[in-house]
Amino acid sequence: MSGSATKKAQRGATSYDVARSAGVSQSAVSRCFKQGASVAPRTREKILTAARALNYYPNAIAQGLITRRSNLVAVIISNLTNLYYPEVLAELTQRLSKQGIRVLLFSLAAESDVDEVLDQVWRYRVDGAIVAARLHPEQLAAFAERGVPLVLYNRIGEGVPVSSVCCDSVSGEQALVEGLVAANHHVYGIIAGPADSYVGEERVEAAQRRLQQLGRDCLTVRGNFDYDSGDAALKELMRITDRKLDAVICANDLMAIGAIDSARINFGIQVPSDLSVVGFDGVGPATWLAYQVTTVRQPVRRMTEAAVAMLVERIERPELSPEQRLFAGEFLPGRSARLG
Amino acid sequence: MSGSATKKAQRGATSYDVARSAGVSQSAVSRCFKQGASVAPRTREKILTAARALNYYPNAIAQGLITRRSNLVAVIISNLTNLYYPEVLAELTQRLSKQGIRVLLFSLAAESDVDEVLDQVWRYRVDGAIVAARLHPEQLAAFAERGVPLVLYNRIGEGVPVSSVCCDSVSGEQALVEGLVAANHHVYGIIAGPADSYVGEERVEAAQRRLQQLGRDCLTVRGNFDYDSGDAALKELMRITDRKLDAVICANDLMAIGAIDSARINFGIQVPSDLSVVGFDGVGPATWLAYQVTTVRQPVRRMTEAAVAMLVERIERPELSPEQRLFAGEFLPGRSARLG
DNA sequence: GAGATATTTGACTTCGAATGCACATCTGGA
DNA sequence: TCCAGATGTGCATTCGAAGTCAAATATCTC
Repeated sequence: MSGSATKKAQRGATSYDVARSAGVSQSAVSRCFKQGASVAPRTREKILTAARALNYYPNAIAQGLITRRSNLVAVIISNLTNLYYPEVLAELTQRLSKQGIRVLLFSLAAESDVDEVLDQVWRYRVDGAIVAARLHPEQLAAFAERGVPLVLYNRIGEGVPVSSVCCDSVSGEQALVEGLVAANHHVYGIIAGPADSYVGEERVEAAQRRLQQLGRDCLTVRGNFDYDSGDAALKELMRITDRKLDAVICANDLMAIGAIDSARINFGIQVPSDLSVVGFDGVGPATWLAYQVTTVRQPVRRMTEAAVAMLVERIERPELSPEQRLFAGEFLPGRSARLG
Repeated sequence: MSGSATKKAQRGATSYDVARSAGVSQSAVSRCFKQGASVAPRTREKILTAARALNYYPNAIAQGLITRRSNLVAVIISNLTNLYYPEVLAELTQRLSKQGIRVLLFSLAAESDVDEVLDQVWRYRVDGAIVAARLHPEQLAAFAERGVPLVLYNRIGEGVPVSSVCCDSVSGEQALVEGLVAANHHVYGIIAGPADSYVGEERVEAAQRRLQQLGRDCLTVRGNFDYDSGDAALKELMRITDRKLDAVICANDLMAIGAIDSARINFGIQVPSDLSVVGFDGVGPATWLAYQVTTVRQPVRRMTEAAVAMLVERIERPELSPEQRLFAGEFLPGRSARLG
C-alpha cells in the first residue's frame, strides 16, 4: 500500500478518487450509490470494486449539504436518569435507525439549557426533533418558523398546536383510583411530581378529580419523581395526617417504590395489607419481587413507534398538520395495593 | 413579514443573505462568527444585527464539509437498558456538549449490528468515538486506519492498543472478597455475567482468584446482568449446593438485587444475617432502603471526565498514542453482607 | 442496415461557509 | 505630507456529492 493511498484512506476517499480509480466520472459514482439510478451493470461492478478497494464511504456531510437532508433527528431529553427514559431512548434510536435516520442526542442538565440546545439544533439542520422536555411556546414556535417537524413525547404543546404522543393519564389514574375506592380505602394520600412536569400534574389532577367524584378527599404532598422524594413524601404524609393513612397514589413508580420502602422500613407498616401504594409508568423495578407495584404501564413500544412514524411522515410531507395521539396504559394489578 | 423573508427563515438564512442585508461580503459574515478573526467593531455590529433579524445560524453541515471537522462524536452503547449506562450517557453528553461537541448516538439491539453502525459512523465523518460495546480487533483496526480517535469505556482493546477508561475490577473484587472472608463465610457462590462481557468476566475471575488465594472455593453460575437472572441464578445456586450457602458475589448490582429478593422472598432467607450478597457498580437502586447493597461504586464522573478529556486530546493531536486509565472504585459497605 | 427509441454517461453547476491572497483603509512617526 | 506597518475587507476557490442536461451508446423495429 503506497503512502498516498494510506493518506486517502485516512482522510476518507472521495467519489472523485473512486471515479478515477474505476475510470468513470464522479457522477457515475454518485449514481451508483443512489438507489434506483440508471447505471449499467458492468459499470456498477467496476465502481463498487474500486470503492471497496479504496474503503470508500459516501460523505454524509456533503450529501446533507447538497440534498438539504441531514438524515439527523434531534432527540432532546431532560433527565435521562429518570428510570423511564432509557427504555424510550433505546427504542427511539433503534426505530429511527431502521428508517435510515441518525440520532443527535441532547440531554439537559437543567431546564434552562434548552435555548443553548436549540441553538445547536438549528445549526445542524436536523430533519426533525423528538422532545421529552419542557418547551416554552416561543421555543415551540421556533420549530414551526423553521419548518422543523417536531413530536413531543409525553407532553403537549401548551396553547400551540404541536404533534405529540402521550400515555393517557386520566384513564390510567381512574382505573387506579376506582380500584382503591372499591376496596374501601378511607384516607388517601397523593405524592405528586415536580410542579413543572406535565405528566406529573396531569396524573395528580386526574386522581384528585376522580377521588372527589367518588366522594373521597385526600392529602397531597410533592416529590420530584425520584426514590428519595418518595420516602420523604411518605414521611410527610404520616406527619400531617392524624388518621390512619390507607392508600397512597404516586405520580410515578419510582416514588411509589420509595414510599413502599419507607412505609415498611421506617414505619413497620405492611404493604399492601395496612397500606396500599400505587404508581405509574411500569418501569423495570416496579415488577421486582419486593415491590410488584400496582401501576399503569405505558406502552413504550407503541408510543415510540407512533412518535417515529409521525415524525417521518412530517419530514416527508411538511404540510401535514399536527396530530396528538393518546395511548391507553395497561393496568397492572401488582401486589402493592388491595384492590376491589 | 414578506413571503420571501419567511421562506428564507424556513429554509434557513445563509451567510450570503446576512452579507447582503448588512452590506458586506460573505467572508465578513463568516469571520464575524469565527472566534478571534479580525473584524472591525462597527462591522461586527452591523452583521450581528442583520443576522439576528434574519434568524441566521451558521450551517454546521457546511462548516463541517469545508473544515473537515464535524464536531460530532459517535457514542456507541450496546444495552442502554442496563441500569448503569443512562448515567454514563447523560454525563458523557453533557461533558462533550461543554467542549462544543455533539453526540451521535448509536444503541445496539444486538451485538451483530456493530458493522451497520460503523458504516454510519464512517459516513458521518465523526471526529471521534466513545464505545461501550464489544468490538472485534478488525473493527478496532478500522478506527485506526481511518484516523478516528477512539476511547473504550469499561473494556480494553483485546490485542490491539486502544485508549480506554475502566474501573478497576481486581481491586474492587479483592475488597469485597476480603470483607466476606474476614467475616468468616464458608460457602461461596458467584453469579457471573454473560460470557461476552469484558467487565463481567474480569470481575468474576478476580473474585475467584482472590477466594482461591485465601483458600476458599466457590460455585459459579451465569446470569446476564439483569434482575431476573439474579433471581434465577440464586435458585440455581441453592439447587446445586448441598451445604448452606453463606455468601454470593454478583458481577453487578442488578443481579445482586435479584438474588437478595429471591433469597428473602423465595427462600425466606435473611440478608445479611443468613446470607451475604455483594454486587458491583453502585447503581441507584443499590442504595435503596430495602437493599443497601454492599458493593463497589464506579466513579462515573471521573471516568466520563477522563474519557472525554482523552478523546478531545486525541482529536486535537492525532499523533498521541493510546492510553489506558484505570480508576479504583469506592467500596460501599452497605448492609447486604456481614463484613469482617 | 437505417432509423427511432431507450439507456448510459460525463461536464458542469450547486449547496453554504472558510480561508489564502491581494487590495483598501487606517494608524502613527518622521 | 508622506510612508511603513497594522488592520480590515472582498474576491475567488475549496470541501464532496447530487442532479440537470445534452451527448454518446445500446437496443429494437421493420
